[in-house]
Amino acid sequence: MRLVIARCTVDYEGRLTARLPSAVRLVMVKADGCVAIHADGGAYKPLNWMVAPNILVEARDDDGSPTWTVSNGKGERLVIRFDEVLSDSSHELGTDPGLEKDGVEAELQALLAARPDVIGDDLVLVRREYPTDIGPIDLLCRDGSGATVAIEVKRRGEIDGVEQLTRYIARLELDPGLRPVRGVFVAQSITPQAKVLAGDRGFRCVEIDYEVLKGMRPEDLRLF
Amino acid sequence: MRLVIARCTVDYEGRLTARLPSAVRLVMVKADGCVAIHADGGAYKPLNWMVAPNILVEARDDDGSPTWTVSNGKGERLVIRFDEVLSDSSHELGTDPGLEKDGVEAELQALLAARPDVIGDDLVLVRREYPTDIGPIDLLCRDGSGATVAIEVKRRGEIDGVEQLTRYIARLELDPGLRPVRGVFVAQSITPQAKVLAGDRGFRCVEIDYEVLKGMRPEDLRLF
DNA sequence: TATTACATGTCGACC
DNA sequence: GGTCGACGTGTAATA
Repeated sequence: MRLVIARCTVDYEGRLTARLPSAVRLVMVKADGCVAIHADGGAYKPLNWMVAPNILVEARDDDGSPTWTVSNGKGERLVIRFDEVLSDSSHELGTDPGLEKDGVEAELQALLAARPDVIGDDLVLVRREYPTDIGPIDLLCRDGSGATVAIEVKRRGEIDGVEQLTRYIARLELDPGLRPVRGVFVAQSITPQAKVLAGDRGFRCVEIDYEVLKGMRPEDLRLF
Repeated sequence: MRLVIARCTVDYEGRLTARLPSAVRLVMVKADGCVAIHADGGAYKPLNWMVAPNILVEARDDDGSPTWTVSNGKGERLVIRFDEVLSDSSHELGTDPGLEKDGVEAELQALLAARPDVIGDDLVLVRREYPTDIGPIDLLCRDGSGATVAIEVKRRGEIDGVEQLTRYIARLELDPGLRPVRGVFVAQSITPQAKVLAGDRGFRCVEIDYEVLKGMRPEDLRLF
């Protein structure tokens, strides 16, 4: 990883056209070739960047200033003109073992697929990721009466999720073999607005405690 | 801006739980207090981060290793344990003049406002950013028959945009002076799923070539 | 403060 | 390679 602290101007042309006036910034070049230009604030997002793969060409401007031109095969181009280099260092970092995550939506969905009864006593899973032509439904089940139940699972239940469930159900209702279709909106927590909207649409809301669900011993999990 | 190259382990607890095993990484602390941990690859996104405002506490572990605990008021906590510090430098960058952008959705909307006939021959602009109580509609027009036409403009047309248009039209239909309202979904490109949904809702889809639109000479632009 | 829509979103999964 | 949905999305504008 190469870290350059320098007064520089930057021009980007590609998905949009953007320009950075002369100022002191950090220019970061990673081992995979990606380039990022950071100001001293504004969270983790750089002011400008180029993702790998790309080609970095070092040259000198008319007046002798170093200039980097970074381009990729998709018509994007980043030009960095260095007015004054304050620091330039390189470091060998090696490959990173990577981030170990826990608690995302996928696991919540998997746990619920194994235990649909947590959502409703009489639910039996038909399949996960049931496909429709506007996208897959998280869980499709049948209840004790044989009615179809479409379930949207979110980590955080917000209005978007209710809209998504609405769209899916509208598509499913077109299939005589599935009609009628009930909707259930499941999340660790559901915002008041999402609850109101779900109520308007006739969907049941279920808030799930992820820790409790995860804590169930394997023998409690009904495999499918 | 402080830049630390170090072998470290990192734990994050907050919106999820995540852990980084010991490896050499860059730890960046910006003037506004935000912290980012970068590996030597993977575009501009750090492996872990904390956005400002937050509190950084430097301490020493049981075995003498420096440890940073970064926490904010929303129950998020990032713990960085330094096993070996290879480099530690600070730089004064000053405030950044900021990025000057061009070519985003706003310009597409402005160009179409000047040339609604590109969307439909007989369209006449009523106004841009026509207000409703759930937000402004990009373009409101009338067609040759005097019917209202609501137009949602996106750079990329996806399902969310169709939902947005649907909500706006539902509001407009409440106004007897506007009813009936037709919907048109305009974007540089529209995904197949968005086209299906727009079709279901009875909206017309129009894909626009931004470069062609921009290339029209000023005298071709009908000002409003 | 809370909600909404945008982003050079990025990223992964799947087709 | 394209499409689609999740993301610790972040971010700005707006009410």
